[in-house]
Amino acid sequence: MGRPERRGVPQHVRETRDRNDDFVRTSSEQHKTKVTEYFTALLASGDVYAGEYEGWYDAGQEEYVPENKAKESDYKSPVNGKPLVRKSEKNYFFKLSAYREQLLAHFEAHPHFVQPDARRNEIINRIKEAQDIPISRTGSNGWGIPIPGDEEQTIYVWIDALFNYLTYVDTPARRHYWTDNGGATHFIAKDILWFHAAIWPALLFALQKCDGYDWVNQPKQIYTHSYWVSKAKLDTGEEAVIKMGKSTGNFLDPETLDALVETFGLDALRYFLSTQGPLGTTDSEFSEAKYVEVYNSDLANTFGNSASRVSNMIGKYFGHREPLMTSLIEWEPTVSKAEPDTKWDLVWKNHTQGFFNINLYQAGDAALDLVRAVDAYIEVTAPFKMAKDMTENGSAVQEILFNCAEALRIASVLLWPFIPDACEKFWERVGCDYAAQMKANGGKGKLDEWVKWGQLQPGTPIEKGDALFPRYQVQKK
RNA sequence: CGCGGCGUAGAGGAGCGGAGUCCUCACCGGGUUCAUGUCUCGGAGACCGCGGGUUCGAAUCCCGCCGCCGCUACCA
Repeated sequence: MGRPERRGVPQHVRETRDRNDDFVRTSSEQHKTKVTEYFTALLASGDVYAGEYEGWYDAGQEEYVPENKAKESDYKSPVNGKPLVRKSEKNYFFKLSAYREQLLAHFEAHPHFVQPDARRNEIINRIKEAQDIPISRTGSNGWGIPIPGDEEQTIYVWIDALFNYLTYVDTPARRHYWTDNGGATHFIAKDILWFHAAIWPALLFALQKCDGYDWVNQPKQIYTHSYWVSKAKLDTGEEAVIKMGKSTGNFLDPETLDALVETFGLDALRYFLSTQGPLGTTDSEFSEAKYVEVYNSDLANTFGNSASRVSNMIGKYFGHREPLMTSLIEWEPTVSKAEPDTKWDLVWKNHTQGFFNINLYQAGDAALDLVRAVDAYIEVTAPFKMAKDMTENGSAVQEILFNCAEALRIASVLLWPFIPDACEKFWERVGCDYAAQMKANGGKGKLDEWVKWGQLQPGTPIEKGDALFPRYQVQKK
């Protein structure tokens, strides 16, 4: 779902490179027309049927209270304390229970359908006991989409919202967006998992059976993330780390984001949000102290500094040209102290696996491991010492610095998704043009080619340039 | 109450049956000077939530307990 316009989005964040092709407004005619079509089909197939909903009704709030909440509050209104009444009314239901087997079979056949695994287990267990769900409401005061043939009842907003994934791609020209590449990937927050991982797939199965909808397939994956949390003052006066929200006052507002971008750059924001974010099942804390820490250690001290020291040496010893290679070096950077034999393979494995599993921290850290290996390599080989006698050691220094520059080039390819601005700046300095290559190739990069060893051209001018990520000095008190 | 998940150095993570657990950050001490107070080596710091069990061997498997979190369905 996208917003029709990016109001309230901070200036700098507007400059990110994320793009969208269209926005879905659930109030649009196209959406309404399509949802009405889907429901007409589902009514005909019997998967949506008229029934009777009975439950505990809170007259003051004009809403039903779920059984467990009713019990918790001793069958009184949680709001005004008046007793709840047993009430029933006409309602349309979706035959979710009929799809248990098919859903479970789908989960079985597609182990990565819902991720992470903890969420998958959660959903599988709930599906086993899934009941039919009421999907219509009354008294919506004219908004919402009416059940076809029964204007009194409107489709429950969440059900109608799920269909937004389909309503704008459901044209002959666009259907491939839904079906290509093994299906769509839904990237959602943990609170709406049930809707996306059980109800939505079941609705799709139901729709697929209907005439003219055999093109409808299941999403490829539903990935569930958690929340950003931060410190907030509770009503009780205590401080706690809780989910960000406007009402709790611990919201990360546009001004703060703008200020961060102003100070650290857009790459830093990208890097922080992607590698430190609440992917997986635990929430992540957003704090400025952590932001600075991550910026300094990963971007300034590691990638930025390493790029700087290598290009500086090349400048000093070889007049800013990539040293000529005298021999082909098979240098495999050492990645970890603990496993001195594990090298590039491990970096590559961790990087690709990280992206595959949506563990972006792992993917990014793998690239940094390569950078750390460059630093360690410089320490061991000490080209700055050898350079004191260039007539004796010139060719050895050449080899070493070539290796360093080449390893950094490869690291930059891996880091590109996280810090594109800095990487492109770096490529300009060392004479690469991957951004242009990608553009020429229809927006697709060639990762496995670009990471192959030995692509820097000897003799290429190397520019030192400004610090890619100037270290941020924390104010001392 | 039900279902599910989690609990590993000060913080965040990895390891999920076998070599003195490991990684990043923070902390302490040494080295280095090509580099952005950088890099590098060393150190301190964990009864791997608690108690049992299985095993030649458990952070890892099983049982119980404690603590935290998620879901439990009606307007996004």
